[in-house]
Amino acid sequence: MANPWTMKMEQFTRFSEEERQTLDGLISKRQQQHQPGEDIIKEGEHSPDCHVVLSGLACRYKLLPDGGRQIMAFLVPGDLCDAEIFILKEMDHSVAALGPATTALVSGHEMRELLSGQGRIMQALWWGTLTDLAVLRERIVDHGRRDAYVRLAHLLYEMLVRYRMVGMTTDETLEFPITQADLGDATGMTPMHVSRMLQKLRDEKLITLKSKSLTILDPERLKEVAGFNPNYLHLDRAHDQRDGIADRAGDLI
Amino acid sequence: MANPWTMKMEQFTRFSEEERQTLDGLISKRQQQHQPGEDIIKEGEHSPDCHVVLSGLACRYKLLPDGGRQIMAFLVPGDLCDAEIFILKEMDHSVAALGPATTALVSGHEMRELLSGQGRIMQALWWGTLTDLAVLRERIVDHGRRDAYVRLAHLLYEMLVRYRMVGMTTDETLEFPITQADLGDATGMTPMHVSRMLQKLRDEKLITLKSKSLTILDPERLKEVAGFNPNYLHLDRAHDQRDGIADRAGDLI
DNA sequence: CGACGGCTTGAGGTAAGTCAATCCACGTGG
DNA sequence: CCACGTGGATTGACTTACCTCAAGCCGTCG
Repeated sequence: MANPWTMKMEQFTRFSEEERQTLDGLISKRQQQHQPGEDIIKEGEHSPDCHVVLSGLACRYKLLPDGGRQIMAFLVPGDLCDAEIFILKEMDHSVAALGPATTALVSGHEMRELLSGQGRIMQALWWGTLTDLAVLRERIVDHGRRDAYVRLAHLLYEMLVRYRMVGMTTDETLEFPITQADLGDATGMTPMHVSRMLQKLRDEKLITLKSKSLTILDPERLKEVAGFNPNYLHLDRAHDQRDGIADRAGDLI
Repeated sequence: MANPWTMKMEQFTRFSEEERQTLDGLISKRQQQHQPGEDIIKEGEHSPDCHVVLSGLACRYKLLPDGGRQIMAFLVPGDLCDAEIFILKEMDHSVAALGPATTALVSGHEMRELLSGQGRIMQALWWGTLTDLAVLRERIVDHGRRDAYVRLAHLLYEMLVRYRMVGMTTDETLEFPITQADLGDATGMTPMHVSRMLQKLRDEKLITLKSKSLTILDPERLKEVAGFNPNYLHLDRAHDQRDGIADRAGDLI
């Protein structure tokens, strides 16, 4: 079974066997385990290596002068923690593991090789970055124009799609090692309000969430209440013909 | 005097004369004028060309089912409207001119050439995209953790820095062809509340804003109230030695 | 001059925050 | 095996930042 990095990028393009082996090779050399809450890379740091999430869940966040924390993105397996290291001097934010997580280390040199290639891997890396941008834009729409209930619904549905994309779930249940305080820091609500909104989602029989396990009971209706439009995830194999291989997340979008 | 695209990228790296001429050549072939309010590229479209803003002000936005609009980013001269076209099938959002604006068209083919090069231009394009990501993240912090007053202050200060970066102002006055409704759509407030918060900024002698002209009266204090930390703009010439050329935005950061 | 788009001001309403108590699940040590 | 402590979730009462609705104003352009 493919590693999640390859699997994610193959939502965009199909690789050759050789390309798959290149990627497999890169992420199997050096790996790291991370404890829940542990920083993978910190604001202000520069690392010689790029981190690719292989398992678990992580987040990008910033700490504020007043002690508050804003989570700006969740990272699922297959996501790059710090594409910036290959070109920027230092991180402008931190990345931390939420549950136990493992990452693979890819050296800056190797990343540069991939990026200056002419082939599909270079394009797939661009695709990944461009969809990261799109996800952030959607988060801004969430904050600016959707109320707390819809915002939460939208976030949870997006997580379902992204988990599917990398084969982290085949049904509607996700490992979700996240506290309500984390969810609050991500959505800009207080933990108390997160609790109330989750209650409402449960009352509406849309989800269950307990002991770090999230189940989407009614994906269709959740998508509906979230006003979810999947176009921003660009899961449409822009440059390839469809080829009989079933899309992993295709039935959700 | 350098074009704004080159000028922006030279915040990151210094180009050779040859590289400057390449860039100049690319943006001088085909240009477009845009009326205030006109769409430069629309959600769902795919264009064969990439648009680079040369003058004026534009924004990325999404329309919502309920008729609302969320502005996700402002584009100043030197910014790329649609880096995605070279790789994604269609735009997941629209870009519109706010005041009168002009853009240069760069073909997808030319973009691909630049991006698959080994040199500084390829790196500078990556830098641009990575800082776009960082700006979006900062916008999320704005929405999630800063109140209306601070959010507005932060946005205005960022615009000052970005205008400086591309030589659009040398003092503290900016052309700002933006209505309060636009500001509301960007910050997630109603126009009425924008009006009140601007009043407060005026009362505090931090800014003046009338007839499409914004003046920052007290940059130091505005930066202070905004809690502005410029690290996310990555204006630090990561890969070059400083070389006696004054930084255009350096005195603000 | 009148009309129109944009800005301002005010009064009242509401979603979400604050503060505080309680509860529950789970792990740890006696 | 139970007592206890701790971190997270829940619930409720009260407060507040921002929204809604509505009226009035002001500059500009035909």
